[in-house]
Amino acid sequence: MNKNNQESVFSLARQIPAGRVASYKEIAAVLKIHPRQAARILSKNINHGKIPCHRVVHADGRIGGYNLGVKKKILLLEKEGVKIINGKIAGELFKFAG
DNA sequence: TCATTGGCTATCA
DNA sequence: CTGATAGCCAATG
Repeated sequence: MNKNNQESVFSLARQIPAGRVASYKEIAAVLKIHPRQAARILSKNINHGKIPCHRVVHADGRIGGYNLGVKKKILLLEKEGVKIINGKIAGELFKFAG
């Protein structure tokens, strides 16, 4: 029931622990929606302090985009402890319910 | 392996 | 319909 995909996306995003990153595709897969929708929802709803949107990246491990700027995103991730090499996430991505 | 291109997808102006 | 966007995938060179 995708009555409120937005809430679901935020809910999942909040499940991402610090020092980890999830991919849009993962969120999209869990909610049975398309990656575009997940990305769009996150981009359209900047809930800083509540939703760690900066912990969501591409399925390939690339950073992707950020409403405040990709640079900010990278800085935040590195601050959290995420290793970024050549603009890509070093290591595996976080997974939901699994 | 990497970069580019084209197609797919959903939403909005 | 066209163009744009916080994406993804397959094919090509």
